[in-house]
Amino acid sequence: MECMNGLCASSNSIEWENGWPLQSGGFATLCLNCGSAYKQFVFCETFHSEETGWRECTSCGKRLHCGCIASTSLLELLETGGVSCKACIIKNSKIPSTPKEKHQACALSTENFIDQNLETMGPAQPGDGAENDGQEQRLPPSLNNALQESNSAKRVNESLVQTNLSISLSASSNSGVFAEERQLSTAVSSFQQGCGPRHLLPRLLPNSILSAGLGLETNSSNNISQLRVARPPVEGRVKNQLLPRYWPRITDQELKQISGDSNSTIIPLFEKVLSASDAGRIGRLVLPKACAEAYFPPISQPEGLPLRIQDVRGKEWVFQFRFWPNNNSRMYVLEGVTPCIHSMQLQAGDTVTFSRMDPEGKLLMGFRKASNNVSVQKDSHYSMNNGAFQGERFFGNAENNLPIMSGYSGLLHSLKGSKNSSMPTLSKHVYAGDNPLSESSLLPERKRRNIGPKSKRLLIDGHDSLEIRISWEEVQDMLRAPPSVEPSIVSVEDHEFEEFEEPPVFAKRSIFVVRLSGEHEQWTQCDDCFKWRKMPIDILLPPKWTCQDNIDQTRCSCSAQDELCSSEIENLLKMNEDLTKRRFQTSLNKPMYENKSQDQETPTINAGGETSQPVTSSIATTTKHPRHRPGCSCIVCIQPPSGKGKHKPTCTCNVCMTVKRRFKTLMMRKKKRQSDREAEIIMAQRNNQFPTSASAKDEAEVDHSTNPNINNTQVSLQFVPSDDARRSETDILSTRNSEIFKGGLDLNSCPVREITAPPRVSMTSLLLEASLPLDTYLKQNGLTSLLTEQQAVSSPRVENMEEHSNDLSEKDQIEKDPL
DNA sequence: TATGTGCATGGAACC
DNA sequence: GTTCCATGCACATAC
Repeated sequence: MECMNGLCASSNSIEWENGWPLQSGGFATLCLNCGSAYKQFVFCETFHSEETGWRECTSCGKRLHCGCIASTSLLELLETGGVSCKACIIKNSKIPSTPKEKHQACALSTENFIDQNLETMGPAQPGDGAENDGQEQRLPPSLNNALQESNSAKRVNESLVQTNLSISLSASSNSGVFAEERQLSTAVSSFQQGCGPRHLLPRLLPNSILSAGLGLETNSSNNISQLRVARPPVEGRVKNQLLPRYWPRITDQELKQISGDSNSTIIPLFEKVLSASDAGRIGRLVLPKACAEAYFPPISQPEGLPLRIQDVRGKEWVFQFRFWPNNNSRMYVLEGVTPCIHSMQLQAGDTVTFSRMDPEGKLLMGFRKASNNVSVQKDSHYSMNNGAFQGERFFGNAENNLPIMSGYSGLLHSLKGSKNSSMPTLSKHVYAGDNPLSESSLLPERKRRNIGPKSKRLLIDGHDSLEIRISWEEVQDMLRAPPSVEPSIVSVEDHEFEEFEEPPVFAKRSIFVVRLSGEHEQWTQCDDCFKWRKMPIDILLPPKWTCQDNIDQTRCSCSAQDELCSSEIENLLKMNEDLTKRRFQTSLNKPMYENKSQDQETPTINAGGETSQPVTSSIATTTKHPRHRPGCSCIVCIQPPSGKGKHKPTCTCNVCMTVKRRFKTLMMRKKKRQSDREAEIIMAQRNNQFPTSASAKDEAEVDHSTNPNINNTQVSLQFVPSDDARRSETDILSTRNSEIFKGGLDLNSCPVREITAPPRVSMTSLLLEASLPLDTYLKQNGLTSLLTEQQAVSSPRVENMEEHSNDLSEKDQIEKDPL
């Protein structure tokens, strides 16, 4: 069976046995973004080894994907050879709690991650860089080098550090001094941030992306000594205080160059990305408080003291190191930095690095230019992306628990890096010369901030990021749950996750349409003849599909009549394009974290084959309104999917109570109308006339009130239904009431479909229903509570009017602003 | 009027 | 809720 993953860069196939992959020249990379056995897989480029890739939970017996075993489970794996799924871990409270346990888990998971990768890597493939050194590798060269170097580094007791979304590697002897601190700090930091498990990027990503995504910087020589390492602080007092964003990222080679042939030791202290203020004319460089207090001489007076700092050219600058009182704290600044900044031709976004030369104790100042083609907005955009990822926390409880997007964050992160690093860069580092990577594309663990005032931030890269994001969304659209696999629902910290025992697969992208008749269709394009074919809605197509693959002719119809005519194709494609544009436009106006549309808008095709405006898809989703937002809790959005989770008749949730209240109003109005009608009939018999227009209008109001798709104002002012239309809507009303009376509050009815395909209800039954006294009606249908409420109403007419008004206003409000 | 100085403010990250 | 820090702003000073 061919790999279902359309993104696999190799044609290697996977052998399957009983639905489980066997290792057969398959890939040996880890799941990109997971940390649990949840549905977080991105690529099938995961472990395929029966031995190493799949485990059974020792507690519940579920088969777990090794790449998705929580890092905390790896302790268990190493110690006992068994693992527990995350649900069991939580259930059994096996999550490390103490810092020591967390550190152990993180460190062990890191080592295990490396070991497993090196051990399970398959044979080298052309183009993956392995041919350069003849070594086996299945990973992109930069990562491979890093891993190999790291592996060798481990043999010489060097360190390997992994952070949540980054792996910082160092293997040179010079870095040994930082090893322990780095490991501990990183472990602690990782767990503070929600220690992510192992993240390995897909092999199709270019090296630069990997470097960016993993927090590595390499130069073209792939020399490990030139890996840009985020070095944790060496001073004990700030070891666990200094934010990683200030950790100096300096290569060992650069350190050597600084120290030269002297016996001095260069200790990187911290670095800072210059803000607009820092690089502006004011000449004040705001220092991170922790750094200033840790590495600069203590000052007690705001005036501070002059500080001599030598730049890399040997020139000595004197800055005023001082502070301002600020909110019972201090704000440290270096004043008089303008000449130095100008001298180095630094600007916002560039990085200044502070080091100390021991034993002299001399302060050194270096800098690293951001890529010339990385604009300020890049940074801003990056920050926005970061915000997006953080905003996506609503998907889960911790970063490593994010079901889908957490891992994507890593990749998006990387893709961002791709955007930058794929361009020609003019990076220049004062220490080491050319730097092929832009600083702004890195900084994986560093908090990014917007650079420059908001008013001056440009939007030049907004489209770039959105294109990336939309493309990524398109990729997500290709992700499908594994066929014939029912997810189990796991609740973790009040968040429900769908847990699959098999990774999702990539499927060919299709267009889903809903006929006005309510029929769902899937249309896909043959990769051979490029004709659009109608497919069953539930079929999962491989990424590459042709008509000839249609073995099961009974399921996949490829007859001539199932081809979309050119006009339909045009319409569908145009609508898809419109949808994309709309997403695009929406994306421009919404924060990134709101951009991930959870709604799958589906075009509709009417009976004549003409496409119409998209309607919200009813495929495995709730009916949502146009202004739906993720997390929206309005009455429209909180209803369960059709057929799933119908509310019980005794349910007292807001939705049900609202429905009941509306029903009560409806029935009261019905009773009133009935009495009015009786009176009118009597009058008509007397006058030989039909009911008055007022009655018709009243009925119209009643009817339209049951149809949320009809604008109230329009209806009340304009809609005077014909007898046929009224009958039709009465049928609908009756049907809906019948459904409600049956005890199943189906909150997912689709008005459009109901109108287009109304169930058959005889007028006789309707009249019988209508003629029933309300109390009898309610009793028959087990709605005595409503009866009680109804009896409590002292003035039905006034109450009806008020409730009707409230109803309308409430419904208006829902339609106007469902939030 | 331009520039420098000191502090305040508010967004964002952190705890 | 607290802290950090990028930046705004009022005032002072220089030109």
